Amino acid sequence: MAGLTAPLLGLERKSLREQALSALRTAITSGELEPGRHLVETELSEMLQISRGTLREALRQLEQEGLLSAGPRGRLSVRHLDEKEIRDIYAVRAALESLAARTLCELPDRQQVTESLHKAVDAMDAAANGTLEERIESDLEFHRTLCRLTGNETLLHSWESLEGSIRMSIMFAGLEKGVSNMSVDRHKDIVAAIDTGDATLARKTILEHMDTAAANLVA
Amino acid sequence: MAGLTAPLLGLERKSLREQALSALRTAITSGELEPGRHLVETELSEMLQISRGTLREALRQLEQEGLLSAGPRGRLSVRHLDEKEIRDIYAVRAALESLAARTLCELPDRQQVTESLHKAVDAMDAAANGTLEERIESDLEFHRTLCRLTGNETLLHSWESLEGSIRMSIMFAGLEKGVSNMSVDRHKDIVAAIDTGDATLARKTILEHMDTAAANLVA
DNA sequence: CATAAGTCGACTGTTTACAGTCGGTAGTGG
DNA sequence: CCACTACCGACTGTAAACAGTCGACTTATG
Repeated sequence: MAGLTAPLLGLERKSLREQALSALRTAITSGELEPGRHLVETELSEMLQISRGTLREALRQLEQEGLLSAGPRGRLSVRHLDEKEIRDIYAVRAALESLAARTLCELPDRQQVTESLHKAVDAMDAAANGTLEERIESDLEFHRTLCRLTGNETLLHSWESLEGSIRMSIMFAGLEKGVSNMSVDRHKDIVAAIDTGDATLARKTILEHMDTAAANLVA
Repeated sequence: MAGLTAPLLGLERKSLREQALSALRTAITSGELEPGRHLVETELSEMLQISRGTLREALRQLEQEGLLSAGPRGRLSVRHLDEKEIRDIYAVRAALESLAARTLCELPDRQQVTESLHKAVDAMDAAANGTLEERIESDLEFHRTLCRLTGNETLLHSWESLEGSIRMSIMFAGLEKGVSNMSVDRHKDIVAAIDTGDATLARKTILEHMDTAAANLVA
């Protein structure tokens, strides 16, 4: 955990709080802060080189994202996911993304959508031989794009609130398991289904994708 | 807005931050702080009788709940919803609650579920002649119960993250419009559908309910 | 030896005061 | 009228402090 990098190095435009937020998110979803780990404010603030006040704002946000769980007396620790919780998270994720797929099919101007999705899949292709982290990243970026393209800000926001939990699920399940459902082909199927404009088909394809993904994680 | 009550009056076990949180949530969803209103930290902290630091933690949380929107340089203001956003919110809400309905149908022990839902509907019946606020409250409580009974904490959490936006939608649309879709009968239909155990029917009933609710709000 | 009481330390909750920054606004002089 | 300056309001971030609480440890006592 000594490697929690100073937040100062990034772009100067982000507030310290946001920098701390990403640093902590990364630390947690990368396993640097292992599940169940107890977090001490003074320790973290010193480690991140920010004041306790600023840190606490970031912690509140992480708590609401489901990356931290609160114990008695405000004690925070890194959330630990069991298999049921992973299934639950993926059920919600499936509900959100199937809404996204359906919405995309019903959009008037689908040219832009098709184009962006193909670009996202291409990015996955490019990352296919990269590190595991790169593949996870491009995978999540694809699904985030799916939500963003709907133009439904609330949908995107809800998905992003879940993103941390999704990352933890993948991490918790052990990286080996998580790989199989990140195949580029399955995502091409999704894009193809959306391209047809058949909302029912698109929805079904996404749901199946989520099902196998969740099944792989808890297998 | 002078009526923002001191947060000290509630139960003593809640932290000041939580008290401020509910006070602000209430103030916003009740319209005491009107949409678009610019929030000044020092003003609010003085009004709520809490320090800026504590207040800021609460503001972060409200921001993530979608009740506040951030302008340039961290400027916060009460979020303003247009009709598209209300439709978007209800689309996400429908996705979540239809998942809830489906999940409830597939639950092994449905005795408890049926019982709790009937109690929630009874509460709506009891509130039917009460104030508009009481009716909204019992309505939301019904839908929250729907999500809670699934046992899917993530689903409940996602729904609760949306609750503030839902309240704003109802408020923004003008209370008159919002009343029609709060009829107890429609909710009895939902319970009945879930009682049959037919997931498809339950899902369809919820989706229709959400559709008409959203249509009423933006009509 | 077991237990009850007292003490200490670690944390969190919260407040206060202060430094720095940025943008808008009011004067002020040309 | 325009440009420059000075100032003010508001936000971000920081540092230092104090209270309350709870667990662990110690100690006295029967």
